[in-house]
Amino acid sequence: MVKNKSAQGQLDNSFQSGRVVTSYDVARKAGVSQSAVSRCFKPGASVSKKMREKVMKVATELGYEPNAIARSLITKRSNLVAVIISNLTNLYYPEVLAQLSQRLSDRGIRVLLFALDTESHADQVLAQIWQYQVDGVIAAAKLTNDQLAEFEKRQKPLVFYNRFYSNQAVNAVCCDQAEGAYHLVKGLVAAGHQSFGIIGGPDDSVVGRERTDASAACLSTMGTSDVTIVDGSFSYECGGAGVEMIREKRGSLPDAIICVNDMTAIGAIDALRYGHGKNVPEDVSVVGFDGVGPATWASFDLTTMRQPVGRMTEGAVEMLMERMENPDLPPEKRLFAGVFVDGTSAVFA
Amino acid sequence: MVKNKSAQGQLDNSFQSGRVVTSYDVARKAGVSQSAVSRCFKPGASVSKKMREKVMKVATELGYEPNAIARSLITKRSNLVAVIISNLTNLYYPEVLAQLSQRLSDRGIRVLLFALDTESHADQVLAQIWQYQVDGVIAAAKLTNDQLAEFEKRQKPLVFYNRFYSNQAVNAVCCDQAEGAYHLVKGLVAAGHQSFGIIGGPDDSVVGRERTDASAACLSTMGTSDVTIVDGSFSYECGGAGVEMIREKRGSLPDAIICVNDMTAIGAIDALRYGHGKNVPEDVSVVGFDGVGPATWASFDLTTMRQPVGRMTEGAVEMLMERMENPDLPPEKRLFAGVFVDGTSAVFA
DNA sequence: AAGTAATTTGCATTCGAATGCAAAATTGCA
DNA sequence: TGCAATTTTGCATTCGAATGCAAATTACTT
Repeated sequence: MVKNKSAQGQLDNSFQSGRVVTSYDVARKAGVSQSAVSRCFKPGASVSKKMREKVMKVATELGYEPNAIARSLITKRSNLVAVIISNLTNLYYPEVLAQLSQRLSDRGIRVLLFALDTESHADQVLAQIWQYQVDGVIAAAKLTNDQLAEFEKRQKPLVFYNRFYSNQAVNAVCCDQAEGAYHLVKGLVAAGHQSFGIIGGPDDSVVGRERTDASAACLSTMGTSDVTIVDGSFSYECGGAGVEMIREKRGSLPDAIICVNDMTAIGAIDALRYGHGKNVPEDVSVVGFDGVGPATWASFDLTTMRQPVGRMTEGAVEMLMERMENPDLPPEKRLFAGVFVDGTSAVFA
Repeated sequence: MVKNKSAQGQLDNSFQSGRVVTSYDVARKAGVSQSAVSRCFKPGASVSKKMREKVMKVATELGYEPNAIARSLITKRSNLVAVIISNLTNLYYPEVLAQLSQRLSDRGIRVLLFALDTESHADQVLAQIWQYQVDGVIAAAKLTNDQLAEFEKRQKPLVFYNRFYSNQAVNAVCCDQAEGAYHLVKGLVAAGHQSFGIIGGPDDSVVGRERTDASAACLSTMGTSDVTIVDGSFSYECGGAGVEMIREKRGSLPDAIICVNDMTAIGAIDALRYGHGKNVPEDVSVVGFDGVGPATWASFDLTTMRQPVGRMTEGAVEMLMERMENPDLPPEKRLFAGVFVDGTSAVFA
């Protein structure tokens, strides 16, 4: 009985479930003004020790948490950053997302996630982004020029992740695709490979095209003309399909196959081994790009260029935060060299 | 010159970059009241066709998008759902996240992502969640009883993904771990395997323990006593380590190894093949759980129980949305049977 | 055309926290 | 103790959209 009563006593006003506790509730119960409560939750604000203790005690009792929505409305800072990621099923991106999320969260920023199913469809997503008043955007997806212009007009900081717009003044962190491609190609050629296949990305992928083009250009520079190029889709399946297409186009399999990313390379290796009865790397060398987790698995032990994801995500977050503080900073592109991973899926010199 | 001037003319007021366009700006320029503008953006509101056209025209001109923050403040609906995911590096979760994001977004809900590095640390995350006034939470992470109580008190709808609290009245979608384990074990035993290894999850994982316990229980029921159990961490690495630990503990390798998830199974297969020189499944059968993408790769072709991720994510979203509309719905648990994937990593009957 | 019913519009207020400014309380100093 | 300097507190307003209610407009009826 007594217990019940005291329990009810606690429930008096703002404790009833469902009703959200506001700064006014805390203020009333603590016998102070709402502004005082507000100040107690602002670091460095002018509040006496006594006041802070009194307010914090009541706040804890009532389970008060400042309403970030109301705060954003007046401060014009949502502490939200939108992260646009185009295909999470590519094994490379979960890692990127996890790291971005971690680093932003360490800085007191929350992540509003937009997972696109394709590279396009960004328009509805952008409308959402404007509505939610995010403080900035990190995009691992392609945007049109019109969309870029919107960012400009709204002064929203934007940092691209691995989308390099060479002709636009935008912020970006990228892995140096061309340099990586050159490194791989040179090593393959030096090891004596004479004929090459390249399995590229889909039409609309910038990263894919850069890697493919750079590889082809390097091969051409080095005087290799036996090069067969086919399109892919960054997926495991397209690795096998690519191998088949190359074989058809060329008549037989080449000495080495350069894949636009690790997933494709793994698919190619499996197809070569289990579909065509070839040994990798004895019969055919295979190299990839990215350095995803499965690339290091014993079954594949892929020769690849690993992207320094840690430094890239750190760079992206840092650049974005800087521009959230100071929107007038000039656009900047940070280009990170890939890290060569000397696997055993290719004969390499 | 003329061009310049007209361009400037357009910039007159609210078009200057940085300044955000509000409903008042639209109202003023269209010569109507702010409430009219608001109503034009609310489907089904009482607005004449003429008004709607006039307002929409100006809104488009100015690039107006309603401020979701301000809207949430008054409607008490943020249209935000928090998704808590514990380890994105487990290949299973990116798929889950992508689907949840997709399905929520189809229903006009935005995802606030919280990627935990470990199963714990949820406390700061929860504080953030309260502050952002999310309408609901989907958690693929463990919560303490205190944390559950907080949800109760605040009347926030919560749906667990693959965390089954058998003794708590919470909402959850789960894959039936026990049933899956039984299916796998029965098939292995029927195929004549006599000795078993089990590589489990980490201590604090409910899913891991359920799968391990169910497997062990089933083996025991079927009269098999040669069972060696070791702990793991859901990772590729722990697959290899687990194999080694089992060999040490038991003296030699068993006929079959049951892994708590596919990543572990793949690690085990690679270790058996490339570390111990064994053939899979001829020498040792290996089975997994989850049905992640790499499980189907030719190198592994894993025998596993695939979780019906599509139906599970759909179920989670549906349950959550229902409870956002009607918080008084009683707690519900939906248990989905796994789908047996008849791979070639195990001799199975 | 006049009067009523139905629809559309605007006014004024609300949501919850932050903040400039002035009032109040505290401190320091003589 | 008294008065100025400083700190702390409260008042009132603001952010931007939504909404109940009343006023204004339109449509409909006879």
